[in-house]
Amino acid sequence: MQTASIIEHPAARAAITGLLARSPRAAMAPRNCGRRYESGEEIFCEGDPAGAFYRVESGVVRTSKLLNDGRRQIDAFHLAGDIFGMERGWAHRFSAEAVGEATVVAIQRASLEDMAASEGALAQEVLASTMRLLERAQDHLVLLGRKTAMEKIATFLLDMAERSAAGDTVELPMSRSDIADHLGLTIETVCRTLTELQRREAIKLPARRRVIVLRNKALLRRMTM
Amino acid sequence: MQTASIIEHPAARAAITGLLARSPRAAMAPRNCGRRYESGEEIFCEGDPAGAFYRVESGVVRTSKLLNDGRRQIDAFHLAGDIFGMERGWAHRFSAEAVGEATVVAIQRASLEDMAASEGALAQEVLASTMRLLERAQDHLVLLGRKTAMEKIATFLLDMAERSAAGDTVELPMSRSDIADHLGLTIETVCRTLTELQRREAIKLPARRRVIVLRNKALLRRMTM
DNA sequence: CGTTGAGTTGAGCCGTCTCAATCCCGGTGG
DNA sequence: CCACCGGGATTGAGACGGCTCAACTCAACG
Repeated sequence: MQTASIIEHPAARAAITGLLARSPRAAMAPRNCGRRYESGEEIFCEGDPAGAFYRVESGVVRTSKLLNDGRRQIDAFHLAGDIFGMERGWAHRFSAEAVGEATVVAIQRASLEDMAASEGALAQEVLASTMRLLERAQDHLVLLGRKTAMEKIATFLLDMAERSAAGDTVELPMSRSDIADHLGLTIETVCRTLTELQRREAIKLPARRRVIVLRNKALLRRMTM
Repeated sequence: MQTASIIEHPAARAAITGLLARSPRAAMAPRNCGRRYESGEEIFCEGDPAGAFYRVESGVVRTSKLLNDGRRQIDAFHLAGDIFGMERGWAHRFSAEAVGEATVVAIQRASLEDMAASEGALAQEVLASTMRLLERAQDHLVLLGRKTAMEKIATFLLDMAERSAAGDTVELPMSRSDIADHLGLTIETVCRTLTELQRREAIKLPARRRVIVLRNKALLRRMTM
């Protein structure tokens, strides 16, 4: 979590304010008014005009893309503090929905040019968070292209544990179906693999279905490749 | 190819010059002196200090990551004009090698902060090309996570045709093994799928093994999903 | 409690992988 | 110009990981 987020950084705050003041849409974007989204509610949809980007205040957001026949790939889960929905062009290339209840602030965007040309601090933050998204996407490419179901699940669990940093008890806010579509698997394979991990005593699956206890992180880590 | 590359853009040139002038390493980075790499030669390696990023002048470069047991995922192929090797941290997270002979210019990097804080034009170009990499990575996530071998190959062929823009004859500079490691398949599956596409008269595989003729782009497009 | 939909488990199938044999382009030397 | 090689490319046969379809369980909620 060495994440310096755009909004938190004091210099960036000033920069954003400056940027917004210059933007014609500035009036529409009062700061600090995070909108609350219901579970499953759409934040934006593939193809929507990308007039803003977003920051997760609380809860989790998924960005995903649908193939014509309904196959879905979840690009990423965004946790509190994460930025998502930035675009090079003027349309969103993915859809975004709340996973469980979530609060999200919209940041009206000027053009990329304005962003980059504005105060260094903002440009730096935007660039850094774009690069972080890229890093995550690249790691995920390796997972999707070359890892087995077991390796995918192990990687995912450790990653979630690290990001939500709640000790060894991971609260998974998303459904099995979300996990499957993120890891390029089916629901059934996700279940079976979790069960198998429990059998191997790497994790524990309590009755509460969205909670997983990591029992043997070292073992899990060896499984991620 | 609506690619405005860092180096070509006149304003960016000035900005880079400015940036480099400020950088202690500036002397080491005479502009326009692209180094030539042999086929397969390593440009940088996973873990190397990331003191520079790169632009492909001619030829093709692959960036890839290796798992302990030898499984490989090729993140992307970079064609003439493409930028690669930019990092948020100070180490390269992937390896880069020339695919066939390639010429590459190194651009000594200052810190991200300097980059972003410098002339708007550079910041804008760096941000834009990072976002283009991100877009490509995201599209590739969908391919790796949810597409069949046939859909992967069809997508790949159309993408290469579009990027190298040589009409219907695609010169593939990379080996079957490279293609396989890019698409999350094996060499054999790549071969079989190409053969099947030829049987369906979507493509033609001439005797020259690194050339593929696209015979029915509409059909291919329908196959990409 | 009764209902409901997510989650789990089972059985069989299929797409892709593995292992192995063969092909043939592209280069070399005669 | 031709014969010969080496290594990438292709093809085949069988194995297997993950998928599909279907039944069942059970936590959550009214």
